[in-house]
Amino acid sequence: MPELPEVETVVRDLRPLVVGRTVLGVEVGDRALRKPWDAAWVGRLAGVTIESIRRRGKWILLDLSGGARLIVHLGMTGQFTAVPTLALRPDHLHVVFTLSGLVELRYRDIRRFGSVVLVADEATAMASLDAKLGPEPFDIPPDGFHAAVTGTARTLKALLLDQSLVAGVGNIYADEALHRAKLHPETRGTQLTRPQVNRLREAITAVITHAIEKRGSSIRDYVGGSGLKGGFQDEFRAYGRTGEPCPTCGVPIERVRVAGRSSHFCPQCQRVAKSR
DNA sequence: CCGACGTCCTGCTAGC
DNA sequence: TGCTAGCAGGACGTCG
Repeated sequence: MPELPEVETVVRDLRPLVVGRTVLGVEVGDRALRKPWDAAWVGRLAGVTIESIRRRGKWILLDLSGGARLIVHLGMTGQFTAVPTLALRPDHLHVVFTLSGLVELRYRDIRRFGSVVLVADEATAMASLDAKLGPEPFDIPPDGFHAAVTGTARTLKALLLDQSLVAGVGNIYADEALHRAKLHPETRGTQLTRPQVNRLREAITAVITHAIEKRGSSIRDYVGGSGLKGGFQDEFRAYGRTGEPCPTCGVPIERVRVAGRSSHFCPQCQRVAKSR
């Protein structure tokens, strides 16, 4: 569910609620998440203080006193919220951190595609993330991006979903960026001209930035770290708007399957480049 | 090596 | 009303 803007919103919401608090206890459900929970982690977490919280791509990092790092991924349906300890507990709760100050930090995930992992230190955390993640959307190197895009025959949709090209873009913002850049999702990287690559890069940055300002998009499950919904779903130009008029030209938005994901585009504004 | 595709899991909705 | 096929904000393993 959550892409970079949603994850960023969760982190910003959680920051004032959890930073400075101490972990008094951890409860773990018996249903497995994407990555296995190590029973030794409960003891290791007891008594540590949450010093800061940040994001890299779609991954959340909690910096803990003593150096350990908690790495959280929300998958498709994950929710990471801080609530009063007395608040009713919903189902599908998998990890609950009891914090000082009568606050609970809760990881909830219906489909269990997400993960909660503890690593020993900063170096281990960053090594695992940097190994698979490209730059953040705000500092994509123009030359490197151009080389990566034009050097592959993959479709633009597959490229944007690849976290090693740019970290944090998912299905929604891939479609939205392609619409803004006026590029068809099935266009091949090798077909793009330099100006088109630049347009795509700028569209990614713009869409992600704008979506963060709107606290991300809430379609079904997504809520921020304090349980609040996002607002960018009202600004979609293509995603989920099959049959509705393109905001640019009025032609109905179409949907096709690309890279295994449903992709929404305007058949008028986003033509597939003719491969010679 | 690269690119395409299946799989993990649960819940909701459209359509019959 | 009841059932089922299909679909859903992701990541990763496997196959050709």
